[in-house]
Amino acid sequence: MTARNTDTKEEIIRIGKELIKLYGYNAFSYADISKQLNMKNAAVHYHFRGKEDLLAGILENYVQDYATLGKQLQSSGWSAMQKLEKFIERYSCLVECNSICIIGSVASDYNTLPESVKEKTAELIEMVMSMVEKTLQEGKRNGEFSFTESARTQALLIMTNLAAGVQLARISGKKDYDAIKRALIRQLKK
Amino acid sequence: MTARNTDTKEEIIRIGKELIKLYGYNAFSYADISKQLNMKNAAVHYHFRGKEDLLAGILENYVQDYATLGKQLQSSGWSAMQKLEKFIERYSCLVECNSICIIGSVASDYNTLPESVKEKTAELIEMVMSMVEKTLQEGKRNGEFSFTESARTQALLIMTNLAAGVQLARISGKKDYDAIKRALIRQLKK
DNA sequence: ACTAAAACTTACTTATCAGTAAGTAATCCT
DNA sequence: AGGATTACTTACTGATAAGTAAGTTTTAGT
Repeated sequence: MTARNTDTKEEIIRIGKELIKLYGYNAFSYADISKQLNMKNAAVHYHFRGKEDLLAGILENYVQDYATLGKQLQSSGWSAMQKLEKFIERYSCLVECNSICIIGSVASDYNTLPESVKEKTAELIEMVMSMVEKTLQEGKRNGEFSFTESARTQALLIMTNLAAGVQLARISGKKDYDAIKRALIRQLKK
Repeated sequence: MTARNTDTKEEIIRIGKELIKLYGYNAFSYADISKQLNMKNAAVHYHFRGKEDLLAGILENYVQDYATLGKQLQSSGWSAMQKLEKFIERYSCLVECNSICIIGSVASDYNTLPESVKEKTAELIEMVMSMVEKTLQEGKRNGEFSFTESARTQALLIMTNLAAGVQLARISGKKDYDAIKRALIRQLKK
C-alpha cells in the first residue's frame, strides 16, 4: 500500500536511541516507536523480539559508533586536545537537545535492566573509557596535557564531569555545563 | 485488628526514597511500597494523593535533610576538609547499597516528571550546591584547599564527579568510585 | 509466473499501573 | 456516650504496558 521502508530496523534503533536518552529505558514503549514510524507495535516486535533485544541492539549500535569514532581519531592526525574536544562535543550536543549520555541513562536504570544486557553496558563503558584514557596518555606524552593522576583516573574524572554535567544541565541549565566544560579543558592545559 | 502504625506517612517516604534511589521514579509503583508495609495500595493513596505528591514529599524530605546537615556542619567546629568528607561519605554509602544519588535519579527521569515537582528538584540542587560551594570557599580562605576555578565551578566539578561516580560504580564496580574519591580529595589538598 | 521468505497488520491476551468510591474499624474530642 | 476524624480495606476502573498468534501484502529469487 504505502511505500515500504527497507531499513526499518535501523530506524527503530535510531528512534530507540533518542527515546532512551530523552526519557530512559523504563519510560518509553514500543508504541512510542511504532507511532513515529506509522506502524503497529507488532511491527517493532518483528524486528526486535522483546524490549531487552532492542536495548541490546541499541547498545551494540553505540559500541559500533564509538569504534568508528576511535578509528577516525586514530587516523586523523589531530592533536590530543582536538581529539578530546571531538569527544566533548558529543556531550555538548546532548545538552542542546535536552538529552543525557546513554551511559548515564542505563546506569540510572541499571537495577531494572534484564541481566542479558548488563554485560554489554560494561563493554560500552570500557570502550569509551579506554578511548579517553589513550587520548589523555598521548597528550601527556607530547606535552599537550598536564595532570598528576593516572590516565585512567583522569579519564574517570572527565567522564563523570561530562555525564553528570549533561544531567545537571537539564535542571539548572546550560550555563553550569559550560562552566564544567571550560574548567575541564583549562585544567588539562595548565 | 493488627497494631496501627501512627507514622505510616514517614515510612512511605522512607521506602519511596529507597526505591527511587534503587530503581528510579518510573520503575517503582505504589504496590511496591504498600507490599513492604503489608498494606493495600489505596493506603498509600490516602497519605499521598498521587505519585507526584509522593515525589514532592520525598524531595521536600531531602531538602529538610540537607538543611539539617547544613546546620550540623555550621555548628560543628570541623575543618572544611572534615565537612567535605562528611558530604562525600553520603555518596560512599550509596555505592555500598547499590543506589544512586537522588539528584542523578531525578535528573535522568527529568523529562518524564510532572511539572509540579521540577522546581522542587532545582531547589534541592541549589541547596546542595551552595553547601559545597561554601565549604570550598571556607577551605580556600583558611588555606586548607587550593583550587583555581571559582568556588561555584569547583563545586560543580566535585558534585558531578560524585553523582556520576556512584552511577558508574553500579556497572564497573566500587574501585572506580574509590579512585575518583581519592583523586578529588588529593587535588583539593595540593 | 510461481514460490518462499520478509515485512508487516489485525486482533488479541495478560499483567500492571495510577487512581477512586464506598465502606469499616479504631481513636479522639467533647 | 455520641459524633467526627483518622487510617485504613475492599473492590473496582480505565489506561497502558509487553508480548503473541494468525493472517495479509510485498518483495526477491528462480
